[in-house]
Amino acid sequence: MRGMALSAFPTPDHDHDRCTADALAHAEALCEARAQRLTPIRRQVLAALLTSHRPLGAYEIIELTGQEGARPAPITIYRALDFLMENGLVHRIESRNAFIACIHNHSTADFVVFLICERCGAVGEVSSGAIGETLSNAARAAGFAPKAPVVEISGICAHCRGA
Amino acid sequence: MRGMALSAFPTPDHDHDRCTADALAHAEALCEARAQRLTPIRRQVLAALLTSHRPLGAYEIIELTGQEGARPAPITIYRALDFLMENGLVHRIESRNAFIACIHNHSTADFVVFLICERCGAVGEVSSGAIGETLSNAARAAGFAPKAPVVEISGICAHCRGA
DNA sequence: AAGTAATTGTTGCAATGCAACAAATCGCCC
DNA sequence: GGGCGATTTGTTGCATTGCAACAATTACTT
Repeated sequence: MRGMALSAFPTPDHDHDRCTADALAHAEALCEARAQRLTPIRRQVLAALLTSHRPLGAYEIIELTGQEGARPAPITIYRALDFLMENGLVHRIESRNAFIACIHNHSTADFVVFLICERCGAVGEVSSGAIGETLSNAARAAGFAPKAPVVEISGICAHCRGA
Repeated sequence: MRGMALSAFPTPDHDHDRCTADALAHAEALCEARAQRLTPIRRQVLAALLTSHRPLGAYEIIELTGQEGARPAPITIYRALDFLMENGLVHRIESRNAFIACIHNHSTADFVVFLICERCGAVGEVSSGAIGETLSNAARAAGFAPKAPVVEISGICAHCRGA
């Protein structure tokens, strides 16, 4: 478990090939362990999302996966995304109707805050138990039984502010 | 300013006509004060949203506003919604692609948590400075300059749990 | 090898959202 | 009160997002 603040955004000069390979390896291991099938299509969709740290729309994914001639139908992509989300490998960014590969190894139930840069589109991921607690408590104080908190914050990332 | 927890959800037996009238009066006063025009269409859209405490899609609003014959075009509704959101009279529920009238009198910049009941669809609104602070701090710790935090929590409301 | 379950393909369409231009309306100033 | 710029609304048209329903295929089990 790394320090959360500094690892929120991937640095612009990080080893992205390595980052991608690690994520794919993790996905493979996790599916193996759960007896879930990481089929070629699912793998391709995950790989497409891993090409950037920006959220991609389903139709962007179609273009990235359907390189050699026949491109998959939208429903195919959505089904793969459903699978990947159920297994915590991909997150949906609600405020963008888009999807992003998860590069952290947190459990499916973990609480996550997304930091969305309005300038470069990059998305940082902060997982904080404390915030989750606070939100859950506030919800329960209102007599509400919380399930999945969605927290998305728009703004400008450190890198873009520097420029 | 009322206690936040208890006012998160409107009680099922609240005086809804009064609730609606108050919200419309507030909207009128606010637009008056800001020299903004609460035109008939904008008023109708707000009124449509005020008929329930559930978020409505744009096309549901069309059906509710276009009663006597000619129904407004989608773009008309979206424009009215833009206006109402800019003035803090309506919120967008990102995880539902839907809209809800704001029945609290907070300022536009105020931080709000939405509690979305999966069973009855009602949306409770909790405004907590403390949570906003915590989120902003977490964002800043990651070198991120936050703008508008979106927090939406799905779950089951007190009323539905009782049933 | 047969049978069952899971995955993918095909077709089609519903829902969401808005661009671009034209027409109407409002507010203001002379 | 008429003209003028600014705001609002109407019209047309379309891009994007998302998925239902059924058929075909592939994988897994026994």
